[in-house]
Amino acid sequence: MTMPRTYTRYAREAVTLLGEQIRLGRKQRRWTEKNLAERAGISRATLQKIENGDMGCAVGLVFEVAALVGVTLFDHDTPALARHTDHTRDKIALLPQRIKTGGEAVFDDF
Amino acid sequence: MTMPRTYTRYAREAVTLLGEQIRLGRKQRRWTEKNLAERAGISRATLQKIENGDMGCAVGLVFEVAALVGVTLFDHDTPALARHTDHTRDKIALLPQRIKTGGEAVFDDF
DNA sequence: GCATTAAGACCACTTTAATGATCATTAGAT
DNA sequence: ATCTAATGATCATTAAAGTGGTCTTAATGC
Repeated sequence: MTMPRTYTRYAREAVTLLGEQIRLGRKQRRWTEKNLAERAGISRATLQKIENGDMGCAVGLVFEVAALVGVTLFDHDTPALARHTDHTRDKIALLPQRIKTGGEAVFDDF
Repeated sequence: MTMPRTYTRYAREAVTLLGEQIRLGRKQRRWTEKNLAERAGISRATLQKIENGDMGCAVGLVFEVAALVGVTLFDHDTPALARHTDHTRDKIALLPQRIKTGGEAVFDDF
């Protein structure tokens, strides 16, 4: 028996909500589980896990399915998304490439 | 050789952006990879995959790490999150429990 | 009411993620 | 200039996801 992973409440609730939103989106489109699973190229069993908020599902599959039913976490516009990514990278570039922890203790709540 | 999974551009870019945002959040807090990995209870190798936008990482781990560095996809407030989930379920409850596809073809782009 | 089949739940099998480790590189601090 | 350690990368092993299958239940359409 391996001690099961623990998650923060936020992480659990966020994944749960995402799953429910996917289920809602699917039903609004009148798609069956089988139907959506086929569109996404995954098995029905996996889709069920996703809709049930299983923490272990691959993030790529979850986002893929979400997008298919119109649930977008970020901007639905991909060019805008790419720009956002570039912008984030620009901000990272302004920070030191490596964090030098002087032993320990780092809080800097900017 | 097994034909690798394909993803929509949106899904790929969304996961990439999320990874970059996590990296930015970590650096803003001056946390090293090792440091954040320990806080999240995962290995450094897995954290690197997450920050690099690996599609195969467990959604639970990604959300967990994201939350730790202040990147929240949904409302950061967990009670509000729970209410949102309930609300989504309420909306689902208004729809038929099972979709009866009269053979095939369902589009209903409401 | 009756037939159909969507959806919930399992299971054995295959594939893949997650781990802990190691090694090379080099940014950043002294 | 030198030293330290953060980061990037790879690898064998272990744990777990994803799959296709089956069986059951019961909501919906007739």
